[in-house]
Amino acid sequence: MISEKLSKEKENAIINAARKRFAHYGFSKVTMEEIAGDVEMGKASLYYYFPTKDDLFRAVIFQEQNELKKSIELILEKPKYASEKLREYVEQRMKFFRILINLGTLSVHSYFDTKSVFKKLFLDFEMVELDLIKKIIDEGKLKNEFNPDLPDNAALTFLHILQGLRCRVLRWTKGQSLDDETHKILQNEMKAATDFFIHGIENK
Amino acid sequence: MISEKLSKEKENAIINAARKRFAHYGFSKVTMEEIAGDVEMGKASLYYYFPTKDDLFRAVIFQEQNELKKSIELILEKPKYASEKLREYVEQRMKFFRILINLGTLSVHSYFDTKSVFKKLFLDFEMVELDLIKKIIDEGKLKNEFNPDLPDNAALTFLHILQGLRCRVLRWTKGQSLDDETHKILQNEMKAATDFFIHGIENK
DNA sequence: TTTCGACTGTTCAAGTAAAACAGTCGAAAA
DNA sequence: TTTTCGACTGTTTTACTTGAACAGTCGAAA
Repeated sequence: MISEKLSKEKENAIINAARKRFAHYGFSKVTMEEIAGDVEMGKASLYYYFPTKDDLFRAVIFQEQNELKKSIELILEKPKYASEKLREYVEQRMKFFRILINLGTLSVHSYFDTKSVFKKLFLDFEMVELDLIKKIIDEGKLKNEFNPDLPDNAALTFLHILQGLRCRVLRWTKGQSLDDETHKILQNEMKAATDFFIHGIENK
Repeated sequence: MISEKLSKEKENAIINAARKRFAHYGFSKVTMEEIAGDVEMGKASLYYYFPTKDDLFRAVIFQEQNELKKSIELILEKPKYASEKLREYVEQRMKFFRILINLGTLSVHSYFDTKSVFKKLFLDFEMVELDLIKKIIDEGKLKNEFNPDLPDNAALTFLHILQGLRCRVLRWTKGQSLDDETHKILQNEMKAATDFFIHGIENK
């Protein structure tokens, strides 16, 4: 209780060490002993802060997700066209998911299938993303910039298109991290899809 | 030489037997002996018609692809709105790929990764599909129905969106065939995406 | 409150042996 | 000449075993 701040700091140090390792080697290839070594602790001490390896991993993902959320909320506050905001959102999202891919979480052959524990984390975040997209579209409607036929469906469909494009590209990678070239291709595809989507909901 | 017709007939019988087996159990779980048994032949006889198991599988896929191509070309000839043709194309394409998924070819955990032999087959067919979509869009342009900003990019982006949506849904299935409910969901998503795309390229 | 050495039960990876398989060949039937 | 197939071979897959590595526990100590 005395050193609540210090405790939080150590927790963060562990999360950061874990993120670096996970990002490089993936969940299964990292041991708790290695992470403990990085923060100069005994392995058992890690279990004082995180009851399981899964929990530590979840904390890493959660941190990353929150950072994306914050960066998008920042975009929302800017005085820009809604269409411009949508484009910036897509860009931010790509950067973020590149990290997640390196975290070995989104790869096709990843833990996703077996460890459904992590599924919930991503499903929850999908709701957060959906909300952010809806806000951008609603703003566009208010400004008479957008006029979608099906406002409710628009956000969901758009999110699924983005998810799909990423998924499709990941199929080609052999479970390893995305190389620069593939990332560029994906970037262009997402931009093109965003353009078509914006054209589709624009007020005419 | 005398019985060329009979020979073709037997070849087809083999392909049909193979398709049934592959569709049910997937490429790796089917043996040449089983297929031979279905057409009441010895295993060695199969090798008279198809030099390898891969070749037989390719023949099955090729037949399916050709059937889709024909059915889409039929749509193209009808006197309908280009937008309607695009919607029908998406529908036909879904039916077709459901068969391919059952063939165990498109599943995430499929032979796709290891056997790059099959990759070419699908890459080639992507070109065929691209061509068909381009034809529909061009027709729409001629009729002043469509007016896309980037005509060349439109077809490719649209195809990739469709591929992506399918890929995204397949991620949830455990490598098994798509159940009816999931298929319905995918169908609705594709329809929604098609609507947005059509709106995006419509002449305003 | 926080740390950790020493421990446990489980999971995973490397190795192995046997079975199943794709593909061959030469002889025989049509 | 065209088509069939039994008997064969070398390779791949699978089922099983074993030792090591691992996640997670606990009680003592700082």
